[in-house]
Amino acid sequence: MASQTEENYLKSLFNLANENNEVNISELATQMQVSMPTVNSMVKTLQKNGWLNYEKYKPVTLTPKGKKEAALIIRKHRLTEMFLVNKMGFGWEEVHEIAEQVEHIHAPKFFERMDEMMGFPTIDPHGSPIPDKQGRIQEINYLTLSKCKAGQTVILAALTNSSTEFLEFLNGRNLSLGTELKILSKEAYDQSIVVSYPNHSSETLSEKVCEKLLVKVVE
Amino acid sequence: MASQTEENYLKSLFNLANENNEVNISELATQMQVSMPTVNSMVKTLQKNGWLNYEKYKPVTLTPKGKKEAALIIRKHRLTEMFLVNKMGFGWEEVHEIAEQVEHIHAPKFFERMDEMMGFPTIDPHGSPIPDKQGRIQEINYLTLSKCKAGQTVILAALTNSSTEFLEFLNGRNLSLGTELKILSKEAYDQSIVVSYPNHSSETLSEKVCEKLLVKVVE
DNA sequence: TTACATTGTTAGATTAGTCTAACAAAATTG
DNA sequence: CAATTTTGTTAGACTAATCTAACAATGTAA
Ligand SMILES: [Mn+2]
Ligand SMILES: [Mn+2]
Ligand SMILES: [Mn+2]
Ligand SMILES: [Mn+2]
Repeated sequence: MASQTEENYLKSLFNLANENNEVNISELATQMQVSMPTVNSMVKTLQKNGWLNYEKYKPVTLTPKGKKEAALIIRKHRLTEMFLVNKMGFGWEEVHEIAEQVEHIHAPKFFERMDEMMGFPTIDPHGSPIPDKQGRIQEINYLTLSKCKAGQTVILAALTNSSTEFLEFLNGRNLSLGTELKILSKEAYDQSIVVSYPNHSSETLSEKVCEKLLVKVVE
Repeated sequence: MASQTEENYLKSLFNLANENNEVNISELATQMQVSMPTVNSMVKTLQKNGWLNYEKYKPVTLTPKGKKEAALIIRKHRLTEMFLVNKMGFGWEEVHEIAEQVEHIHAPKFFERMDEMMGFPTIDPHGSPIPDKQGRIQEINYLTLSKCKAGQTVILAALTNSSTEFLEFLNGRNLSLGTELKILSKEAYDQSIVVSYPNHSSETLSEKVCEKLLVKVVE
């Protein structure tokens, strides 16, 4: 069984993996906020336990076993976040830190019960998909708002970043998942976008913000 | 901040303390399932951090700070158990192991929210008192059923032992907190007691069982 | 293509939490 | 009270997870 520390590494490895499933030691060190030698020794341990493939001076890749394990921890994380929001009345900006701890609890029934109580949700409060019990993730291809054009109508569906600060920024403008946005205009100079939505006739969103908003286009 | 390991030691120290608040190293070793040298080194650490008083060859005692910390961990444990039973549909025999992990989560709001959702309960599913936010415990003086006499009517109020096996034994006889028991007779030879209660006209309970049942006498 | 920067590895140290073996103090008991 | 048992301590070792310093490999760019 993976230790709490190993579980956090697996999660980071899963999230950092590129198209070829590769992760560099330096990226992982940055993400985990530890030194490169620490990562170096940890990847050797993870390899020894069959969670990843490692060859000197090459980027590492998760094994299928490691990928599944990571997905199941992410499942616990996202189920927890959804439970905190839907059943315990937390705001979407408050749940990540708590889930970061709860995800390490070993009690399958606890998470199954959450899942059941919520009617088997498929996304978390930030729009990210919840892996199933087999660790499979159904990836949905949303568009970033920054790629949309004036005149389009879109629905806010997910976020590429869920930092507390960003979530509080969205709260301040009553932007939540499901909000229908009409794109009034797009400024050529700085790529900022002006949108309207219920109770907000005109809000300007910077490119920085638009890149973090994932939307689906309404016909 | 106490580590998860230290928190478990503090809890054990709190629970093992005698009338003089004292705990022996050997008791603690047994309870924690580690060797005596391990306890010896850990009590030195706990002392260094101000959680307990230690002098060579003497039993240890928690400091007020240590006692409060322990009570607050026990508070999280018992709130969790009650939440699992009342809000998530778990049986009282299933919750201890989960609470043993959840009690270490550092997220005051999480436990405050549980408390609120349950209407600020004062006892856990096994009848043990839930310490308040200041770590104060209101002790209730129940009687063990083994001390009761034939003819008395009592209400099952708490347990001195909450092992899964014992809880399953009670489940098997539909004995739950609040059940009103009429003591029909007491066998002088082995101190077993025959009781009747709703849907059970005559159940014999061994002394071993009676010692673990805490009751209050009905006038 | 050599120099420089970046990335990764090795060596060695540190801390937390655990162990066993050996010994010492305290408690019990004949 | 002396012998024995129980309890507690010390010494020394080990593993997990981390660090810094030094060095080596790889990648980039003049
Ligand atoms: Mn999260
Ligand atoms: Mn985590
Ligand atoms: Mn318990
Ligand atoms: Mn615990």
